[in-house]
Amino acid sequence: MGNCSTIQNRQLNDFSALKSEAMQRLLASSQSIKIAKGGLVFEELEPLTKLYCIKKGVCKFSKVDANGHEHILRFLGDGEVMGKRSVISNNGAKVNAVALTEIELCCLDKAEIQRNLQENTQFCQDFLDALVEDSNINEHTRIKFVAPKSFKTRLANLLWYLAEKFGTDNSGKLNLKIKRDDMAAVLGTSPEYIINLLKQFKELELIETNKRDIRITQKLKKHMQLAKN
Amino acid sequence: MGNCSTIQNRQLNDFSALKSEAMQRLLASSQSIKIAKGGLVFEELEPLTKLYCIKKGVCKFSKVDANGHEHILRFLGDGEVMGKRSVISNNGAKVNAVALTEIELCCLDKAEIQRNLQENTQFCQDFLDALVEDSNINEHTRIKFVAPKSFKTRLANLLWYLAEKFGTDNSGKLNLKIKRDDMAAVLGTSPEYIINLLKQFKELELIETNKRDIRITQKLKKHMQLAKN
DNA sequence: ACTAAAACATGACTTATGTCAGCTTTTAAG
DNA sequence: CTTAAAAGCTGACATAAGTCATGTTTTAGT
Repeated sequence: MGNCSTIQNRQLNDFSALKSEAMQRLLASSQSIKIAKGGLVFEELEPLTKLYCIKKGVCKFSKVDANGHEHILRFLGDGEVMGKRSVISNNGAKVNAVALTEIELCCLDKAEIQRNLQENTQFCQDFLDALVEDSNINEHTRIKFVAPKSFKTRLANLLWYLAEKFGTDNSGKLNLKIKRDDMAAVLGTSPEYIINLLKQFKELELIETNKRDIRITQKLKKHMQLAKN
Repeated sequence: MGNCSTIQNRQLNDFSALKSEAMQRLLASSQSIKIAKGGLVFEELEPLTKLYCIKKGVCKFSKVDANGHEHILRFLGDGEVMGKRSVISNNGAKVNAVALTEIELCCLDKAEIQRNLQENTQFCQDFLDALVEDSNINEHTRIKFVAPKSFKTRLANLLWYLAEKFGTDNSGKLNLKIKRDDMAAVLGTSPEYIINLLKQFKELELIETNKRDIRITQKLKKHMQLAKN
């Protein structure tokens, strides 16, 4: 990938989702905690007392359907904020939040955020912006990862997205190491079929693999633009 | 359906999504317009200057994917508000909004809403609540209508949802007459396959049909609870 | 470095869903 | 009431995707 540095930097602006002065002040005075790879930040229905800002690392939001299958709704990286809905509505969490890498989190007190929301119109505005952005992201992931009929298209979209969001090294190797099960839980299929598709991609030279690393090529992008299903 | 009246009334509380005093005042002083069945309220990317409140009728939000297929993201009924994101972010519409019945709309001036947002914290709070509710709805429709692997499950979920949201008459007949193409665009399949599934449902006595009306039975609900895929 | 557990991979077989072409019924405009 | 256009329906056929059982590689803990 030629311009991988540009792509990588896209996520590096701190706490882009909620960047008001008040938010920065709260963040500055907050302590951060670490959660190990695979750890649970919060789970669906759990009452939340904090707003969580990712200082470093990657999380997934997921829900479990009636058959017990996990569905990953979105990925979150540096600067993104988890638990916004619970701050506003006082309901329990609507999703499971799980660490995909070791993560460092700022935990902001929910009551304090609510106080700021009531007193500070600009803070409110920033929260509104953040919710709108969430809504855009959710629609985007839905259209790219679950709407297309062909799983080849879905997988190509996912790989490209992971490269854009979490970056690659010079050779095009994805920075985020993602399990086949997680890919399957994004696209709505089985890990076996993901493996089958990755093999096909390899044969078409759209990707290269080394152990569990995936390297994406420019050919993948071209293929995506041409694919009609 | 035994308790269809309860179900029907669920949507009848006026403008439930944004019910602050200020909003009610704006609505009271606004004029309403009518759009014919099938008419376009706004389309994706279109710059919006209004916030639209549905006084009466049903709309759909949809997006078109890279292959030109329509995907219906959600349905909107009495009291629901369209165009919120454009008021907050000043970007063009993110979805197509189309009338599924004749509709009556209140059109509120975007600039005036923005003024209220800046001056009135309670108004802001109501907007925040509305955005959170949208987010919940979007996740719900995703999990119910596109996440399940089996299209039988998806269709059963959709039929039950339409009965709950838009009601039925005494016999269980859906109030909202929906085209096979639209069902297909919700679930992500073809109208032919929808017809095939409806036929199977009829044979299983989960639904009855009369011309283009669909009548759902209690057996459908039981079937949904038992279905494991 | 060793070992158990987790993740990955393979292939055979089944089936749900996609697609197409043609036909029938219903709707809505005049 | 008539008629064209839209919506619905059918069935044959192709194939993408699901499933299962089994084996291999990699990871992580000691």
